[in-house]
Amino acid sequence: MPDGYDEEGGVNQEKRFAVALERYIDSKDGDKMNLFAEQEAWEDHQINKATLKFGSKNKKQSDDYNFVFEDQIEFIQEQVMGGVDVDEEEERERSIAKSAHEKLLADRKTLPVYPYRESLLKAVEDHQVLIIVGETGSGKTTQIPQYLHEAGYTKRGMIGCTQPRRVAAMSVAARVSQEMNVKLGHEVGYAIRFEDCTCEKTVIKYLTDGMLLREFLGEPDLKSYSVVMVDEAHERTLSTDLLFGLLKQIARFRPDIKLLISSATLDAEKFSDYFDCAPIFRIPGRRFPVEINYTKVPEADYLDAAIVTALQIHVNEPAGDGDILVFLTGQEEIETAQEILKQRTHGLGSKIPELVICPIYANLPTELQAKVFEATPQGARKVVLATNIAETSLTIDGIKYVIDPGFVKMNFYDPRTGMESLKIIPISKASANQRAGRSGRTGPGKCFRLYTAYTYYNELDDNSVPEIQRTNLANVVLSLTSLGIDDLLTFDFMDPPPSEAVLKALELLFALGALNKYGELTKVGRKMAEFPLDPMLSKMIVASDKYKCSDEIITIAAMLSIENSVFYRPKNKQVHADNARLNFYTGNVGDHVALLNVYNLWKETNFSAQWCYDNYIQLRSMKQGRDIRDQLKGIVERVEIELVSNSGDLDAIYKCITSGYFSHSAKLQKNGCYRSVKHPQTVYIHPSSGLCEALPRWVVYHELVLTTKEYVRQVSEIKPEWLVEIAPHYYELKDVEDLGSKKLPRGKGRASKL
DNA sequence: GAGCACTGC
Repeated sequence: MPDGYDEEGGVNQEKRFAVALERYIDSKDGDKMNLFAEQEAWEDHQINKATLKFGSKNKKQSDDYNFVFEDQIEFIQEQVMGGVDVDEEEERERSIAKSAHEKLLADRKTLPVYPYRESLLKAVEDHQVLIIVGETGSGKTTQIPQYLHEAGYTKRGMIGCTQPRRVAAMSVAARVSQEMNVKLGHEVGYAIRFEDCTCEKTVIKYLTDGMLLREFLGEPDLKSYSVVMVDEAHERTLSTDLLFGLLKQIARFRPDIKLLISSATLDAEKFSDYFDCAPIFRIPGRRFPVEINYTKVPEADYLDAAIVTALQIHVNEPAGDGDILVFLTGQEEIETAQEILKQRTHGLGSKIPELVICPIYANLPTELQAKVFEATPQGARKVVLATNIAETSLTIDGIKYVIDPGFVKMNFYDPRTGMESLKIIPISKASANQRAGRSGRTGPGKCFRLYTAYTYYNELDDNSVPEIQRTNLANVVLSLTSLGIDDLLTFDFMDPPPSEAVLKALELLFALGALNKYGELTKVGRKMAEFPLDPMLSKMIVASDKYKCSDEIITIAAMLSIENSVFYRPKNKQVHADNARLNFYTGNVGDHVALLNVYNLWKETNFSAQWCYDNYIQLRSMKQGRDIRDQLKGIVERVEIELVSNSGDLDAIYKCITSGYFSHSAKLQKNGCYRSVKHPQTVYIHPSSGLCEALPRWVVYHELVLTTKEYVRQVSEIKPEWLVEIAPHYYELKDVEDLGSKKLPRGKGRASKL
């Protein structure tokens, strides 16, 4: 293994990156960089974009110090978001505590929630459901479960506390286990996907909301819990929204269970109304006041306005008094902003203090994300260019100024077309306040909103559209049905999803054979519900029992579930990367089998990292695929699907895929585009597909996304007669009648290997 | 010949 390299990351990571960086710099001179060094240094093309701009000499000579002042944006200070001061006496008390554990215990008493301990316990005793409004820093997440434990609630069952994110569940559990002086995983534990850190002794359990939802499926009355606390409920994830409905329902026949719903101020009344006027218990937070500024007039170009504002803050406010956080919508915007900021500050030279630019977004490699958390050098100022990741998922210390252009990129699903698309839309008031609050964590903050006060008050929605109203519901409907909820159109959702989306999901589940004509779960549906996958993928796996190729199919299902592409394609090595990728397509196979080949070849090398580098494959994605595959393998055994391999019979594999994806069939048209068979719509094969040039006559596809065109991604060729054979309830012979190849483009539409 | 908000099971 090359020096400085550590497969599992961790201790060697820093060294490893330094080594790679050196090689990268060397290669810039000699242009004889080997692939390994390249991938180490890049991991993907974003690394280059993010930090390495050697030799970029594009200084803007004309820009000088005055520039910043010429282009000023006028702000109006409108309001101050109140804060609660930190009690210095308590701080002192805490610091003189003796042992580490004593200090922890003293710490507990300084939290804003502590004075409310008795009244809170009384409220829980008197009411089955309680809405808790606890601002950030109140200590609610760590303390309330402990108070309830101390009061004896754990004698009747566990206290479960849900979190929207895995890291939160893990770190909060770790903290509480320290405070209680117990080993993590014993009395205090956590459960997240792929990792159950609990045992029979566990009485306080932190878990992701999605995990509790899974537990519901196995234990519909949650009898092992005496208390469930849904934390960060205002985030309205798909899972919390489902938990609301389910918890509200079990509260009726389980008078002994206590529910705590913890939410932010803005929508506490809404939560209370939903839970039959449950009382609202308010706990102050520990946040500093934030000054809110709006622009005088609307800004047409928010990216430019954000950059100008950042520079304005930088030169007008004393250096070293706090860093700047700018909210942008995506990677490309962040890269552009970074480039412009670099040019302009370069132009100002030594006239201004140093400005350290830190991009951060989810797809940025972890070692580069770490840069955001490094201390700002003396006399310099940091400007963090972030996506929405900085709104909730991570907290950066030292931020005093927030610049909020007021936009976010959000995914929407159109149930009518079955198409997904990412749209840039204005944020909500709740989101704007959350962003502003990011500036008041370590001291008084200032927020600059790049929109007018009028816009804030009159044009922004109070809250964002909850996820449940803008997503494909196929999996939700299957899960709820398996919990015995048969009438989803009247189910008590806090915000019901569009009925069109529910009907579309029911229609699909019926077509897949998961539901019968009475809307009841079938044997097939029951098996499908066990898989944490989209129902079309689950069906594909269930069908693999019949075609005797479950081993291959769970690999394909796992590979299709990976978040990012497994194919690594750095910008300056695209030709090499594309050539390497072709190896996985030998035999003119589709994208599904290509993914299968990638996994199997990797497995043959005993999951070698070097192999990934040699073949332009992203190691991290592959590891994720392996984890998912292992989980699917366990479920396949549990639902008694025989795990068998039949790698020689590709038709069996394609038929399995068709069993899940027959509704995603498309037929080649004269002009090289495709038309979906049942709901006529013109689509195109995505250029990243191995079949985008072969253009087979009939295909099934995994997903349909709207970007610059209506693209289908992950495509395989099928025989049209399979559609009638596999889904006779869905297709008639006339649907798949072939008009012959004469009308097709020359050389295209051949039934390649079939 | 193209585009990557953010989570989660």
